[in-house]
Amino acid sequence: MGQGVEWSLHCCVNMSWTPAGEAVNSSRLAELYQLPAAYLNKQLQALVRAGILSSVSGPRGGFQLARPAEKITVLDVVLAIEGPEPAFRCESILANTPGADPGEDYLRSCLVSQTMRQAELAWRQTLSRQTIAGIAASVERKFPGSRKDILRKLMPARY
Amino acid sequence: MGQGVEWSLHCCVNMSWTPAGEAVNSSRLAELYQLPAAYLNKQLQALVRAGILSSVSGPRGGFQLARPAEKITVLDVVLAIEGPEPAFRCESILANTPGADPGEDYLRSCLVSQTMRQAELAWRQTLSRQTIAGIAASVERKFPGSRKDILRKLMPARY
DNA sequence: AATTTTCCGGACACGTAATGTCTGAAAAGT
DNA sequence: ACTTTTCAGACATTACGTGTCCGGAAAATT
Repeated sequence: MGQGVEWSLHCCVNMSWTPAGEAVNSSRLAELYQLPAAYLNKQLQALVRAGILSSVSGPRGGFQLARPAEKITVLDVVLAIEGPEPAFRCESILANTPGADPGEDYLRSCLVSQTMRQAELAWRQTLSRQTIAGIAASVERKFPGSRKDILRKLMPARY
Repeated sequence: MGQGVEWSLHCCVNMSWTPAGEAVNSSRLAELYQLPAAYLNKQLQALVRAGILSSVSGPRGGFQLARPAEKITVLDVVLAIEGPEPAFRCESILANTPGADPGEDYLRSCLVSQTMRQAELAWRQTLSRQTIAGIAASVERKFPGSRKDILRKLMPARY
């Protein structure tokens, strides 16, 4: 799994604290954790294409959440970065056996494929039950003051 | 996730049908699904190092399960091929914030890391509940005769 | 209208890991 | 002891993730 997932999740949590209608530019987000700005920007573009973030160009521009943080699941972010394909891709090697039935749908009938798919489903369900807002609330409970701290670093003009 | 996982699982299921004490060589296993023989051999080596398979050299040599198929979980095979590290590796980017506490254990305290780890735990638990013997039994129930078919192709001298 | 700021998208370079191949070492049977 | 069979590790090759850079478009300020 690429590191863009970790970066994106932290950025989304931070943006859930910025006031609505105010965008934050990617350079500022990158400074927070000393990340390569250009590369982080690229990852955020993927979130825009997925409809998770919205971007505005020009001065005072940047990124912001496209919908309330309660409506953004962790799975949404992961799929936006990693793509929709499952980690285990069944190549249907059973179809290559010399005497195999070419009409069979081995993606469904293969028991190995079913087992791996079931596990991946459990993984996705766990991630789909956690939202950005939920993580943000836990952070505030565990580290009081971190929200104001982030806000001061992200928008020093207003705080 | 590498394809070696898919290959290994199918091979383990097939070897759960071979008589105990009889090894099957990797070339024969590769023929079954038209896989590159040398590369499959390499993956099986990893299973040997993990204690899942045992190998014997020389004529009439090959691979066989090192313990009963009921004692081999799907997770065992996956970890042997993919390694023990989780798919999501937390880089603890929180530690890179300018005013961060260097003594913090961000792998535990970071909520993002916790969320991803929890999902991966669900994934592993699902896989650890499925055994090679369980898959083999499902295959026999769903495709009667496939076991004898495999056996005929793997050890034509005996069947 | 010009300029500045910022996002956007693609092209390019780099490093690492997965994939695939090859040759040698070890073991068993003759 | 020799030959055959097979595993085992080293070696090449390819694909992908990572990171950089540049030109273009959009929007606000001057």
